[in-house]
Amino acid sequence: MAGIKQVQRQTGVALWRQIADRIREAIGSGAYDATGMVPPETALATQFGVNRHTVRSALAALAQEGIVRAVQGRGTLIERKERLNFPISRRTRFTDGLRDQARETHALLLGHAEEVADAEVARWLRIEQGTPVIRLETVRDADKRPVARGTSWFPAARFAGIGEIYRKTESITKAFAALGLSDYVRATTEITATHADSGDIADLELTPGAVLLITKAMNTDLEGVPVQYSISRFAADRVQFTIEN
Amino acid sequence: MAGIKQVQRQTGVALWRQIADRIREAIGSGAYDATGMVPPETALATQFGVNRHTVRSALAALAQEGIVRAVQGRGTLIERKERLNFPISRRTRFTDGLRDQARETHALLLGHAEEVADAEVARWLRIEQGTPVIRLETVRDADKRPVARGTSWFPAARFAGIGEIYRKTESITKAFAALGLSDYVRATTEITATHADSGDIADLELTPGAVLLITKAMNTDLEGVPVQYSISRFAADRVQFTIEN
DNA sequence: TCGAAATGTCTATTGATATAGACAACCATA
DNA sequence: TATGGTTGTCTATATCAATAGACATTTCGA
Repeated sequence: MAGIKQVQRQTGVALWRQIADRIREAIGSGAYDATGMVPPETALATQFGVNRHTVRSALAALAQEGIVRAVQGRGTLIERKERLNFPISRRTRFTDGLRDQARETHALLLGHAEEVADAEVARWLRIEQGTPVIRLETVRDADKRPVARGTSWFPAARFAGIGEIYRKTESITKAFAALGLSDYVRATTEITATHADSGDIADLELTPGAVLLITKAMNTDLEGVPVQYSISRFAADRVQFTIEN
Repeated sequence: MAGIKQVQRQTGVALWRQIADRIREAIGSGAYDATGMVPPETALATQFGVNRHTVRSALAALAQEGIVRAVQGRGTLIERKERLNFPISRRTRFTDGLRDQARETHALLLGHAEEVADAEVARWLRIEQGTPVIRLETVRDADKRPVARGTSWFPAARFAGIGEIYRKTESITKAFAALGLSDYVRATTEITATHADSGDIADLELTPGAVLLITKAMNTDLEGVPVQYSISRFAADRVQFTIEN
């Protein structure tokens, strides 16, 4: 195994951060499930070809994230390993998708506002640019860990007051129902990935350089009329998407 | 605009790399299309709240990637901006999906081997662990830029010799056809994101810390029997996925 | 053709990153 | 309880990352 997971020097990404990212990933993939512990610092130092102090910096960062906990004399224990799965289909719903994966989920409404559609929002919602829309800013947690932050737009004429309803129900599905839309389907999803920006780092409790999965999604009613356009930013080390065709 | 795209200090990711990543992203999203140039170094330094020399390091990295070219006295010109779109559906095919987006695409076979299915491959292909399978290692280019590297597994009994056929045809669809499978469909796709490892950096011409989109996909024949399981690693700044439901 | 605006180059200094070695403290167990 | 294996702490040194300032060089338009 030695040397398989190489790290790169002089690239603007500190070795300790590269190593922390690789260990976090290895934990998530179950590579250390046999022992429930990370290999000893000296072994990791050999594996990555770095000094033990550099490995310690990486493990300190992971401890800060709550992923591992070092115990003097014993080793470094894995505290948490998780990667939530989000199925994407016509029936995509955030909370339903997490059922059986998290004991409790929460949706926090950071804010909502009425504004006019810019070119991008108008294109997705198939309305005229300048039409009033309601924008919701949300952060969603699973078991008290933030998983995604999102911005959603709704046609204002049809869904007046959706912001306050969402704040109480913590559910788009319930908010739609309260406003007379009993069912809706996912029409289109675009997926990209990028680095976390300062807002992501704050809202999702990430570290700079962290990887994000970004979805741009459009839901329609059963007649195919767009009812919601949303951009969601997921912490990539905590989630995966599944598409069943 | 000043200060919107913040950068973070003391996180193991050098400021110049964070800034390079943000500028690359801004170029890809068309933020500088009006001028075809990146803003002046002094303006960027103000925007990101760093010294001009730090911005210069970032631009030097982007110049190294061939994305920008600095011209003394004029400014820094954008040389290349691209983000290919991959539709994911039952009819997902790599090359077809790129039609009209790239003038020429190539599939390079890095190697192929016959081996026995491990637990993961067996689960996806719904075969017994230990059953012979053929593994293909590929890198796919669009307009001479590497876009994705992938590993695919096929049941060996059914698709003997698929490696050599793929090398000639550069197409899974054609290789299947040559072996008697005229049509197939995408059954399941899992999408995650992570940092590039050393193999990604080499094959996809990336820099450490770069972001990858990873798909694990399974194709079946029209009877629903798995014919291919593949793991593909895409350079995230060059692609996006679209799911139409 | 002058000057504003832009990139290019140089020196100097400070703090973060990484290596190296030594030893202390702690834990499990033979 | 002695020992091997592990994490914790300390000092020292070299290199990279970032800031600061000054000035040169090039381009383009007034």
